[in-house]
Amino acid sequence: MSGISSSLVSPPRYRNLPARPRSEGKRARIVDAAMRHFAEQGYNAARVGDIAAALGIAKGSIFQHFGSKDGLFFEVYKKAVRSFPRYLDAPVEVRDRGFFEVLRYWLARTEHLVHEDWIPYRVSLLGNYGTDLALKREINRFFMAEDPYGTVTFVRFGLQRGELRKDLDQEMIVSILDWTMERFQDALLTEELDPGLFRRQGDPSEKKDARIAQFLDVLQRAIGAERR
Amino acid sequence: MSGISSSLVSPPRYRNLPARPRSEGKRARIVDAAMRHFAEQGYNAARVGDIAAALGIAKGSIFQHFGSKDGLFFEVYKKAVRSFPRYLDAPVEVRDRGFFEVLRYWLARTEHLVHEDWIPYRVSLLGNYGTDLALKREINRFFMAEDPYGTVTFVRFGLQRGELRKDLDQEMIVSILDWTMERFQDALLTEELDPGLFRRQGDPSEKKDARIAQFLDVLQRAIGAERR
DNA sequence: CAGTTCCATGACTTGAGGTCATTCTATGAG
DNA sequence: CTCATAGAATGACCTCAAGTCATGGAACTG
Repeated sequence: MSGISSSLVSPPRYRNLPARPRSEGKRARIVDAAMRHFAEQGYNAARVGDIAAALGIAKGSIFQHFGSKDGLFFEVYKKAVRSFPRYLDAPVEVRDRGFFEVLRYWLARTEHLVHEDWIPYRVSLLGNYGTDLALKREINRFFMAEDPYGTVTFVRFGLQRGELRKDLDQEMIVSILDWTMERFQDALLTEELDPGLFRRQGDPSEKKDARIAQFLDVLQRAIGAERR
Repeated sequence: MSGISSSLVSPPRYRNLPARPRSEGKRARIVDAAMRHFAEQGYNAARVGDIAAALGIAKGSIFQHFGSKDGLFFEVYKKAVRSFPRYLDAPVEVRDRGFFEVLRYWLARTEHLVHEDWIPYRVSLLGNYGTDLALKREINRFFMAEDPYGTVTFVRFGLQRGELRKDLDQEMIVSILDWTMERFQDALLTEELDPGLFRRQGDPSEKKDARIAQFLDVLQRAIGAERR
Protein backbone atom coordinates (compact mmCIF):
# COMPACT_ATOMS: atom_id res chain seq x y z
CA MET A 1 0.00 0.00 0.00
CA SER A 2 3.00 2.18 0.48
CA GLY A 3 3.73 3.32 -3.00
CA ILE A 4 0.32 3.81 -4.46
CA SER A 5 -0.04 7.47 -4.24
CA SER A 6 3.54 8.20 -5.00
CA SER A 7 4.07 5.96 -7.98
CA LEU A 8 0.82 5.03 -9.62
CA VAL A 9 -1.17 8.18 -9.34
CA SER A 10 -0.19 10.98 -11.62
CA PRO A 11 1.72 13.60 -9.70
CA PRO A 12 -0.43 16.52 -8.62
CA ARG A 13 0.81 20.00 -8.88
CA TYR A 14 -0.16 22.65 -6.46
CA ARG A 15 2.75 24.77 -7.48
CA ASN A 16 2.97 27.57 -5.11
CA LEU A 17 3.74 30.29 -7.52
CA PRO A 18 5.21 32.82 -5.15
CA ALA A 19 2.93 35.71 -4.46
CA ARG A 20 4.11 38.39 -6.81
CA PRO A 21 4.22 41.79 -5.17
CA ARG A 22 2.34 43.79 -7.72
CA SER A 23 -0.51 41.45 -8.33
CA GLU A 24 -1.75 40.87 -4.79
CA GLY A 25 -4.94 42.78 -5.35
CA LYS A 26 -5.77 40.96 -8.50
CA ARG A 27 -5.05 37.58 -6.99
CA ALA A 28 -7.47 38.41 -4.22
CA ARG A 29 -10.16 39.43 -6.68
CA ILE A 30 -9.73 36.23 -8.62
CA VAL A 31 -9.97 34.17 -5.47
CA ASP A 32 -13.17 35.94 -4.49
CA ALA A 33 -14.85 35.38 -7.80
CA ALA A 34 -13.64 31.80 -7.94
CA MET A 35 -14.99 31.13 -4.47
CA ARG A 36 -18.45 32.15 -5.58
CA HIS A 37 -18.26 30.07 -8.71
CA PHE A 38 -16.99 26.96 -6.99
CA ALA A 39 -19.59 27.27 -4.27
CA GLU A 40 -22.41 27.65 -6.74
CA GLN A 41 -21.36 25.14 -9.35
CA GLY A 42 -19.22 22.63 -7.53
CA TYR A 43 -15.65 21.94 -8.41
CA ASN A 44 -16.11 20.04 -11.63
CA ALA A 45 -18.87 22.15 -13.05
CA ALA A 46 -17.12 25.43 -12.33
CA ARG A 47 -15.40 26.85 -15.41
CA VAL A 48 -12.19 28.76 -15.22
CA GLY A 49 -13.32 30.59 -18.33
CA ASP A 50 -16.48 31.76 -16.58
CA ILE A 51 -14.53 33.06 -13.65
CA ALA A 52 -12.30 35.02 -15.98
CA ALA A 53 -15.29 36.32 -17.90
CA ALA A 54 -17.00 37.41 -14.71
CA LEU A 55 -13.94 39.45 -13.88
CA GLY A 56 -13.48 40.75 -17.40
CA ILE A 57 -9.99 39.33 -17.69
CA ALA A 58 -8.38 36.70 -19.85
CA LYS A 59 -8.45 33.08 -18.85
CA GLY A 60 -4.71 32.86 -19.31
CA SER A 61 -4.25 35.32 -16.48
CA ILE A 62 -5.79 32.96 -14.01
CA PHE A 63 -3.46 30.20 -15.05
CA GLN A 64 -0.54 32.52 -14.82
CA HIS A 65 -1.45 33.32 -11.26
CA PHE A 66 -2.50 29.94 -9.99
CA GLY A 67 -1.01 27.44 -12.37
CA SER A 68 -4.03 25.21 -12.61
CA LYS A 69 -7.63 24.85 -11.63
CA ASP A 70 -6.57 22.74 -8.66
CA GLY A 71 -4.13 25.39 -7.61
CA LEU A 72 -6.81 28.01 -7.76
CA PHE A 73 -9.22 25.88 -5.83
CA PHE A 74 -6.68 25.21 -3.12
CA GLU A 75 -6.22 28.93 -2.58
CA VAL A 76 -9.96 29.38 -2.50
CA TYR A 77 -10.29 26.56 -0.02
CA LYS A 78 -7.68 27.98 2.29
CA LYS A 79 -9.32 31.35 2.24
CA ALA A 80 -12.70 29.82 3.01
CA VAL A 81 -11.40 27.82 5.92
CA ARG A 82 -9.45 30.71 7.34
CA SER A 83 -12.62 32.76 7.36
CA PHE A 84 -14.28 30.46 9.89
CA PRO A 85 -14.13 31.24 13.58
CA ARG A 86 -11.79 29.37 15.87
CA TYR A 87 -13.18 27.49 18.79
CA LEU A 88 -11.81 29.96 21.28
CA ASP A 89 -13.35 32.86 19.44
CA ALA A 90 -16.51 32.20 21.41
CA PRO A 91 -17.51 35.03 23.77
CA VAL A 92 -15.68 35.10 27.08
CA GLU A 93 -18.76 34.30 29.11
CA VAL A 94 -19.18 31.14 27.07
CA ARG A 95 -15.54 30.25 27.39
CA ASP A 96 -15.77 30.70 31.10
CA ARG A 97 -18.47 28.10 31.22
CA GLY A 98 -16.01 25.62 29.85
CA PHE A 99 -14.94 23.37 27.03
CA PHE A 100 -18.21 21.66 26.27
CA GLU A 101 -20.18 24.84 26.52
CA VAL A 102 -17.99 26.28 23.83
CA LEU A 103 -18.83 23.31 21.67
CA ARG A 104 -22.51 23.72 22.36
CA TYR A 105 -22.26 27.38 21.52
CA TRP A 106 -20.77 26.70 18.11
CA LEU A 107 -23.02 23.82 17.26
CA ALA A 108 -26.08 25.90 18.00
CA ARG A 109 -24.74 28.77 15.95
CA THR A 110 -23.30 26.92 13.00
CA GLU A 111 -26.52 26.69 11.20
CA HIS A 112 -27.09 30.36 11.56
CA LEU A 113 -23.61 31.28 10.46
CA VAL A 114 -23.89 29.09 7.44
CA HIS A 115 -27.22 30.51 6.44
CA GLU A 116 -25.81 33.97 6.53
CA ASP A 117 -22.85 33.11 4.41
CA TRP A 118 -22.94 29.69 2.91
CA ILE A 119 -20.30 30.27 0.26
CA PRO A 120 -17.17 29.49 2.24
CA TYR A 121 -18.91 26.63 3.93
CA ARG A 122 -19.81 25.10 0.62
CA VAL A 123 -16.25 25.46 -0.54
CA SER A 124 -14.95 23.68 2.51
CA LEU A 125 -17.35 20.86 1.79
CA LEU A 126 -16.04 20.59 -1.72
CA GLY A 127 -12.52 20.37 -0.43
CA ASN A 128 -13.44 17.73 2.07
CA TYR A 129 -15.51 15.50 -0.14
CA GLY A 130 -15.69 16.70 -3.66
CA THR A 131 -12.40 16.95 -5.40
CA ASP A 132 -9.78 14.30 -5.25
CA LEU A 133 -7.47 12.51 -2.94
CA ALA A 134 -4.37 14.41 -3.94
CA LEU A 135 -6.07 17.59 -2.85
CA LYS A 136 -7.20 15.93 0.34
CA ARG A 137 -3.61 15.25 1.23
CA GLU A 138 -2.71 18.85 0.62
CA ILE A 139 -5.60 19.92 2.80
CA ASN A 140 -4.40 17.69 5.57
CA ARG A 141 -0.98 19.24 5.42
CA PHE A 142 -2.59 22.63 5.59
CA PHE A 143 -4.60 21.68 8.65
CA MET A 144 -1.61 20.27 10.44
CA ALA A 145 0.44 23.33 9.64
CA GLU A 146 -2.13 25.99 10.46
CA ASP A 147 -4.69 24.41 12.73
CA PRO A 148 -7.18 26.92 11.35
CA TYR A 149 -9.94 26.18 13.84
CA GLY A 150 -7.54 26.30 16.73
CA THR A 151 -8.45 22.78 17.71
CA VAL A 152 -5.11 22.07 19.32
CA THR A 153 -5.15 25.09 21.56
CA PHE A 154 -8.78 24.47 22.30
CA VAL A 155 -8.01 20.97 23.49
CA ARG A 156 -5.18 22.28 25.60
CA PHE A 157 -7.66 24.72 27.07
CA GLY A 158 -9.95 21.85 27.96
CA LEU A 159 -7.11 19.85 29.44
CA GLN A 160 -5.94 22.74 31.57
CA ARG A 161 -9.41 23.23 32.95
CA GLY A 162 -9.49 19.56 33.84
CA GLU A 163 -12.50 18.98 31.64
CA LEU A 164 -10.81 16.45 29.41
CA ARG A 165 -9.39 13.06 30.16
CA LYS A 166 -5.73 13.12 30.92
CA ASP A 167 -5.20 9.48 30.07
CA LEU A 168 -5.53 10.08 26.34
CA ASP A 169 -2.89 11.47 24.04
CA GLN A 170 -3.66 15.00 23.09
CA GLU A 171 -3.43 14.03 19.44
CA MET A 172 -6.06 11.42 19.94
CA ILE A 173 -8.45 13.92 21.47
CA VAL A 174 -7.80 16.41 18.72
CA SER A 175 -8.46 13.83 16.05
CA ILE A 176 -11.64 12.61 17.64
CA LEU A 177 -12.90 16.10 18.08
CA ASP A 178 -12.07 17.06 14.52
CA TRP A 179 -13.64 14.00 12.99
CA THR A 180 -16.83 13.96 14.89
CA MET A 181 -17.47 17.67 14.85
CA GLU A 182 -16.88 17.84 11.14
CA ARG A 183 -19.12 14.95 10.35
CA PHE A 184 -21.83 16.00 12.71
CA GLN A 185 -21.92 19.51 11.36
CA ASP A 186 -21.89 18.29 7.81
CA ALA A 187 -24.81 16.00 8.51
CA LEU A 188 -26.57 18.86 10.26
CA LEU A 189 -26.08 21.23 7.41
CA THR A 190 -26.06 19.48 4.15
CA GLU A 191 -28.42 17.21 2.48
CA GLU A 192 -25.77 15.33 0.56
CA LEU A 193 -24.04 14.17 3.69
CA ASP A 194 -26.87 13.46 6.04
CA PRO A 195 -27.04 9.75 6.65
CA GLY A 196 -30.63 10.10 7.75
CA LEU A 197 -29.99 11.71 11.06
CA PHE A 198 -31.72 14.95 10.33
CA ARG A 199 -33.83 14.52 7.28
CA ARG A 200 -35.27 11.06 7.31
CA GLN A 201 -38.84 11.91 6.57
CA GLY A 202 -40.25 15.16 7.69
CA ASP A 203 -38.31 15.18 10.91
CA PRO A 204 -39.43 18.32 12.62
CA SER A 205 -36.47 20.56 13.09
CA GLU A 206 -36.96 20.74 16.84
CA LYS A 207 -35.29 17.40 16.87
CA LYS A 208 -32.07 19.09 15.93
CA ASP A 209 -31.65 20.50 19.38
CA ALA A 210 -32.15 17.09 20.84
CA ARG A 211 -29.56 15.71 18.46
CA ILE A 212 -27.09 18.35 19.43
CA ALA A 213 -27.62 17.61 23.09
CA GLN A 214 -27.19 13.92 22.49
CA PHE A 215 -24.09 14.45 20.48
CA LEU A 216 -22.52 16.59 23.16
CA ASP A 217 -23.37 14.02 25.76
CA VAL A 218 -21.71 11.33 23.71
CA LEU A 219 -18.65 13.46 23.19
CA GLN A 220 -18.42 14.33 26.83
CA ARG A 221 -18.45 10.72 27.86
CA ALA A 222 -15.90 9.90 25.19
CA ILE A 223 -13.26 12.48 25.90
CA GLY A 224 -14.48 14.34 28.96
CA ALA A 225 -13.05 13.82 32.41
CA GLU A 226 -15.26 11.88 34.82
CA ARG A 227 -17.95 14.19 35.99
CA ARG A 228 -17.74 15.02 39.65
CA MET B 1 -29.16 26.77 1.67
CA SER B 2 -32.07 24.65 0.66
CA GLY B 3 -31.91 24.93 -3.05
CA ILE B 4 -28.24 24.84 -3.79
CA SER B 5 -27.84 21.38 -4.98
CA SER B 6 -31.13 21.25 -6.74
CA SER B 7 -31.01 24.50 -8.63
CA LEU B 8 -27.50 25.79 -8.99
CA VAL B 9 -25.52 22.65 -9.44
CA SER B 10 -25.83 20.92 -12.75
CA PRO B 11 -28.01 17.87 -12.43
CA PRO B 12 -26.04 14.67 -12.10
CA ARG B 13 -27.07 11.56 -13.86
CA TYR B 14 -26.57 8.16 -12.43
CA ARG B 15 -29.03 6.66 -14.82
CA ASN B 16 -29.61 3.12 -13.88
CA LEU B 17 -29.66 1.60 -17.28
CA PRO B 18 -31.51 -1.62 -16.54
CA ALA B 19 -29.29 -4.67 -16.56
CA ARG B 20 -29.75 -6.17 -19.97
CA PRO B 21 -30.04 -9.93 -19.81
CA ARG B 22 -27.43 -10.90 -22.34
CA SER B 23 -24.73 -8.55 -21.27
CA GLU B 24 -24.38 -9.41 -17.60
CA GLY B 25 -21.03 -11.06 -18.05
CA LYS B 26 -19.62 -8.20 -19.99
CA ARG B 27 -20.88 -5.64 -17.52
CA ALA B 28 -19.10 -7.56 -14.81
CA ARG B 29 -15.87 -7.66 -16.75
CA ILE B 30 -16.04 -3.95 -17.38
CA VAL B 31 -16.64 -3.26 -13.72
CA ASP B 32 -13.67 -5.40 -12.76
CA ALA B 33 -11.30 -3.68 -15.12
CA ALA B 34 -12.63 -0.29 -14.17
CA MET B 35 -12.15 -1.05 -10.49
CA ARG B 36 -8.50 -1.71 -11.06
CA HIS B 37 -8.06 1.43 -13.10
CA PHE B 38 -9.86 3.70 -10.68
CA ALA B 39 -7.94 2.25 -7.77
CA GLU B 40 -4.61 2.73 -9.45
CA GLN B 41 -5.17 6.09 -11.07
CA GLY B 42 -7.77 7.81 -9.00
CA TYR B 43 -11.10 8.93 -10.35
CA ASN B 44 -10.01 11.89 -12.40
CA ALA B 45 -6.87 10.37 -13.83
CA ALA B 46 -8.58 7.14 -14.84
CA ARG B 47 -9.47 7.10 -18.52
CA VAL B 48 -12.52 5.40 -19.83
CA GLY B 49 -10.59 4.86 -23.04
CA ASP B 50 -7.86 2.99 -21.20
CA ILE B 51 -10.36 0.74 -19.53
CA ALA B 52 -11.87 -0.09 -22.88
CA ALA B 53 -8.45 -0.67 -24.39
CA ALA B 54 -7.47 -2.97 -21.55
CA LEU B 55 -10.53 -5.05 -22.30
CA GLY B 56 -10.06 -4.87 -26.03
CA ILE B 57 -13.47 -3.31 -26.57
CA ALA B 58 -14.68 -0.01 -27.88
CA LYS B 59 -15.07 2.96 -25.60
CA GLY B 60 -18.59 3.43 -26.82
CA SER B 61 -19.57 0.10 -25.34
CA ILE B 62 -18.78 1.28 -21.86
CA PHE B 63 -20.96 4.31 -22.30
CA GLN B 64 -23.73 2.18 -23.67
CA HIS B 65 -23.62 0.04 -20.56
CA PHE B 66 -23.08 2.64 -17.90
CA GLY B 67 -24.11 5.92 -19.42
CA SER B 68 -21.25 7.97 -18.07
CA LYS B 69 -17.99 7.80 -16.22
CA ASP B 70 -19.85 8.66 -13.01
CA GLY B 71 -22.30 5.90 -13.64
CA LEU B 72 -19.51 3.43 -14.16
CA PHE B 73 -17.73 4.56 -11.04
CA PHE B 74 -20.86 4.25 -8.96
CA GLU B 75 -21.23 0.62 -10.01
CA VAL B 76 -17.61 0.02 -9.23
CA TYR B 77 -18.00 1.67 -5.87
CA LYS B 78 -20.99 -0.43 -4.95
CA LYS B 79 -19.21 -3.59 -5.91
CA ALA B 80 -16.19 -2.62 -3.85
CA VAL B 81 -18.20 -1.83 -0.77
CA ARG B 82 -20.29 -4.95 -1.07
CA SER B 83 -17.11 -7.00 -1.10
CA PHE B 84 -16.22 -5.93 2.42
CA PRO B 85 -17.20 -8.05 5.39
CA ARG B 86 -20.10 -7.11 7.61
CA TYR B 87 -19.53 -6.55 11.27
CA LEU B 88 -21.33 -9.70 12.24
CA ASP B 89 -19.26 -11.77 9.84
CA ALA B 90 -16.72 -12.03 12.62
CA PRO B 91 -16.18 -15.59 13.92
CA VAL B 92 -18.74 -16.81 16.41
CA GLU B 93 -16.31 -16.99 19.26
CA VAL B 94 -15.54 -13.34 18.73
CA ARG B 95 -19.20 -12.45 18.48
CA ASP B 96 -19.83 -14.27 21.69
CA ARG B 97 -17.38 -12.05 23.44
CA GLY B 98 -19.55 -9.10 22.57
CA PHE B 99 -20.00 -5.90 20.61
CA PHE B 100 -16.74 -4.21 21.37
CA GLU B 101 -14.73 -7.33 20.86
CA VAL B 102 -16.15 -7.54 17.38
CA LEU B 103 -14.94 -4.02 16.77
CA ARG B 104 -11.52 -4.84 18.11
CA TYR B 105 -11.41 -7.88 15.89
CA TRP B 106 -12.08 -5.90 12.75
CA LEU B 107 -9.81 -3.02 13.61
CA ALA B 108 -6.95 -5.39 14.18
CA ARG B 109 -7.63 -7.15 10.93
CA THR B 110 -8.39 -4.22 8.70
CA GLU B 111 -4.83 -3.54 7.89
CA HIS B 112 -4.26 -7.09 6.93
CA LEU B 113 -7.34 -7.28 4.79
CA VAL B 114 -6.38 -4.15 2.99
CA HIS B 115 -2.86 -5.30 2.33
CA GLU B 116 -4.16 -8.44 0.78
CA ASP B 117 -6.53 -6.62 -1.51
CA TRP B 118 -6.23 -2.90 -1.49
CA ILE B 119 -8.13 -2.30 -4.70
CA PRO B 120 -11.69 -2.19 -3.37
CA TYR B 121 -10.52 -0.28 -0.36
CA ARG B 122 -8.95 2.35 -2.52
CA VAL B 123 -12.14 2.62 -4.51
CA SER B 124 -14.19 3.16 -1.40
CA LEU B 125 -11.81 5.93 -0.41
CA LEU B 126 -12.32 7.57 -3.76
CA GLY B 127 -16.04 7.40 -3.32
CA ASN B 128 -15.86 8.88 0.12
CA TYR B 129 -13.47 11.69 -0.58
CA GLY B 130 -12.39 11.88 -4.15
CA THR B 131 -15.20 12.46 -6.54
CA ASP B 132 -17.89 14.99 -6.02
CA LEU B 133 -20.78 15.89 -3.82
CA ALA B 134 -23.47 14.66 -6.16
CA LEU B 135 -21.94 11.23 -5.97
CA LYS B 136 -21.68 11.50 -2.22
CA ARG B 137 -25.41 11.92 -2.02
CA GLU B 138 -25.92 8.85 -4.12
CA ILE B 139 -23.57 6.94 -1.90
CA ASN B 140 -25.49 7.98 1.16
CA ARG B 141 -28.67 6.72 -0.37
CA PHE B 142 -26.96 3.48 -1.15
CA PHE B 143 -25.76 3.09 2.40
CA MET B 144 -29.16 3.84 3.84
CA ALA B 145 -30.81 1.41 1.49
CA GLU B 146 -28.38 -1.47 1.78
CA ASP B 147 -26.47 -0.99 5.01
CA PRO B 148 -23.61 -2.88 3.40
CA TYR B 149 -21.56 -3.31 6.55
CA GLY B 150 -24.55 -4.40 8.51
CA THR B 151 -24.08 -1.55 10.95
CA VAL B 152 -27.73 -1.35 11.85
CA THR B 153 -28.09 -4.99 12.73
CA PHE B 154 -24.77 -4.86 14.50
CA VAL B 155 -25.96 -2.02 16.67
CA ARG B 156 -29.16 -3.90 17.41
CA PHE B 157 -27.00 -6.83 18.41
CA GLY B 158 -25.13 -4.60 20.83
CA LEU B 159 -28.35 -3.19 22.21
CA GLN B 160 -29.85 -6.60 22.76
CA ARG B 161 -26.80 -7.73 24.64
CA GLY B 162 -27.12 -4.68 26.82
CA GLU B 163 -23.71 -3.45 25.81
CA LEU B 164 -24.92 -0.18 24.33
CA ARG B 165 -26.65 2.75 25.91
CA LYS B 166 -30.39 2.58 25.68
CA ASP B 167 -30.88 6.31 26.12
CA LEU B 168 -29.64 7.13 22.64
CA ASP B 169 -31.53 6.82 19.40
CA GLN B 170 -30.38 3.88 17.45
CA GLU B 171 -29.78 6.12 14.46
CA MET B 172 -27.45 8.24 16.49
CA ILE B 173 -25.40 5.27 17.56
CA VAL B 174 -25.23 3.99 14.03
CA SER B 175 -24.03 7.34 12.74
CA ILE B 176 -21.42 7.75 15.40
CA LEU B 177 -20.15 4.27 14.82
CA ASP B 178 -20.02 4.76 11.07
CA TRP B 179 -18.28 8.08 11.25
CA THR B 180 -15.65 7.20 13.74
CA MET B 181 -14.90 3.76 12.42
CA GLU B 182 -14.56 5.07 8.92
CA ARG B 183 -12.28 7.89 9.86
CA PHE B 184 -10.23 5.84 12.23
CA GLN B 185 -9.66 3.15 9.68
CA ASP B 186 -8.85 5.68 7.02
CA ALA B 187 -6.31 7.31 9.25
CA LEU B 188 -4.91 3.94 10.13
CA LEU B 189 -4.52 3.01 6.53
CA THR B 190 -3.86 5.86 4.26
CA GLU B 191 -1.32 8.47 3.90
CA GLU B 192 -3.64 10.92 2.24
CA LEU B 193 -6.07 11.09 5.06
CA ASP B 194 -3.87 10.63 8.02
CA PRO B 195 -4.12 13.80 10.03
CA GLY B 196 -1.00 12.98 11.93
CA LEU B 197 -2.27 10.35 14.26
CA PHE B 198 -0.15 7.52 13.06
CA ARG B 199 2.64 8.98 11.08
CA ARG B 200 3.54 12.18 12.78
CA GLN B 201 7.19 11.30 13.04
CA GLY B 202 8.10 7.77 12.25
CA ASP B 203 5.69 6.35 14.74
CA PRO B 204 6.67 2.75 15.22
CA SER B 205 3.81 0.55 14.29
CA GLU B 206 3.55 -0.91 17.78
CA LYS B 207 1.86 2.30 18.67
CA LYS B 208 -1.00 1.34 16.42
CA ASP B 209 -2.16 -1.26 18.87
CA ALA B 210 -2.18 1.32 21.59
CA ARG B 211 -4.18 3.64 19.38
CA ILE B 212 -6.69 0.95 18.67
CA ALA B 213 -7.09 0.23 22.35
CA GLN B 214 -7.52 3.92 23.11
CA PHE B 215 -10.00 4.33 20.34
CA LEU B 216 -12.08 1.42 21.56
CA ASP B 217 -12.01 2.79 25.06
CA VAL B 218 -13.24 6.14 23.81
CA LEU B 219 -15.97 4.53 21.80
CA GLN B 220 -17.05 2.36 24.68
CA ARG B 221 -17.44 5.33 26.95
CA ALA B 222 -19.29 7.21 24.24
CA ILE B 223 -21.90 4.70 23.26
CA GLY B 224 -21.37 1.77 25.61
CA ALA B 225 -23.60 1.02 28.55
CA GLU B 226 -22.12 1.80 31.97
CA ARG B 227 -19.65 -0.92 32.75
CA ARG B 228 -20.67 -3.10 35.63
C1' DC C 1 14.68 57.76 -21.55
C1' DA C 2 16.28 52.97 -21.91
C1' DG C 3 16.20 48.63 -20.07
C1' DT C 4 14.14 45.09 -17.59
C1' DT C 5 10.89 42.59 -15.23
C1' DC C 6 6.36 41.50 -14.60
C1' DC C 7 1.76 40.95 -16.29
C1' DA C 8 -2.19 40.45 -19.58
C1' DT C 9 -3.82 38.61 -23.64
C1' DG C 10 -6.30 35.44 -26.72
C1' DA C 11 -5.54 32.35 -30.32
C1' DC C 12 -4.10 27.76 -30.16
C1' DT C 13 -3.33 22.90 -28.71
C1' DT C 14 -4.55 18.79 -26.35
C1' DG C 15 -7.20 15.41 -24.83
C1' DA C 16 -11.03 13.35 -22.47
C1' DG C 17 -15.98 12.53 -22.07
C1' DG C 18 -19.75 11.57 -24.63
C1' DT C 19 -22.79 10.64 -29.14
C1' DC C 20 -24.67 8.11 -32.87
C1' DA C 21 -25.44 6.06 -37.34
C1' DT C 22 -24.07 1.91 -38.84
C1' DT C 23 -22.77 -2.87 -38.53
C1' DC C 24 -22.69 -7.20 -36.38
C1' DT C 25 -24.52 -11.22 -33.94
C1' DA C 26 -27.23 -14.18 -31.26
C1' DT C 27 -31.72 -16.06 -31.03
C1' DG C 28 -35.94 -18.07 -32.18
C1' DA C 29 -39.85 -18.68 -35.46
C1' DG C 30 -41.37 -20.62 -39.56
C1' DC D 1 -31.71 -23.74 -42.94
C1' DT D 2 -33.08 -19.02 -43.52
C1' DC D 3 -34.67 -14.95 -42.36
C1' DA D 4 -36.26 -11.34 -39.22
C1' DT D 5 -35.32 -8.73 -35.35
C1' DA D 6 -33.64 -6.86 -31.07
C1' DG D 7 -29.79 -6.04 -28.51
C1' DA D 8 -24.93 -5.16 -28.49
C1' DA D 9 -20.53 -3.43 -30.49
C1' DT D 10 -18.09 -0.24 -33.08
C1' DG D 11 -15.26 3.82 -34.19
C1' DA D 12 -15.43 8.07 -36.44
C1' DC D 13 -16.94 12.21 -34.84
C1' DC D 14 -18.30 16.09 -31.79
C1' DT D 15 -17.92 19.24 -27.89
C1' DC D 16 -15.89 21.63 -24.73
C1' DA D 17 -12.77 22.80 -20.99
C1' DA D 18 -8.06 22.83 -19.17
C1' DG D 19 -3.83 24.41 -20.11
C1' DT D 20 0.10 26.76 -23.25
C1' DC D 21 2.72 30.35 -25.22
C1' DA D 22 4.41 33.94 -28.27
C1' DT D 23 3.53 38.55 -28.34
C1' DG D 24 2.75 43.11 -26.75
C1' DG D 25 2.13 46.32 -23.34
C1' DA D 26 2.67 48.52 -18.53
C1' DA D 27 5.12 49.75 -14.75
C1' DC D 28 9.11 50.11 -12.09
C1' DT D 29 14.59 51.20 -11.94
C1' DG D 30 18.49 53.96 -12.39
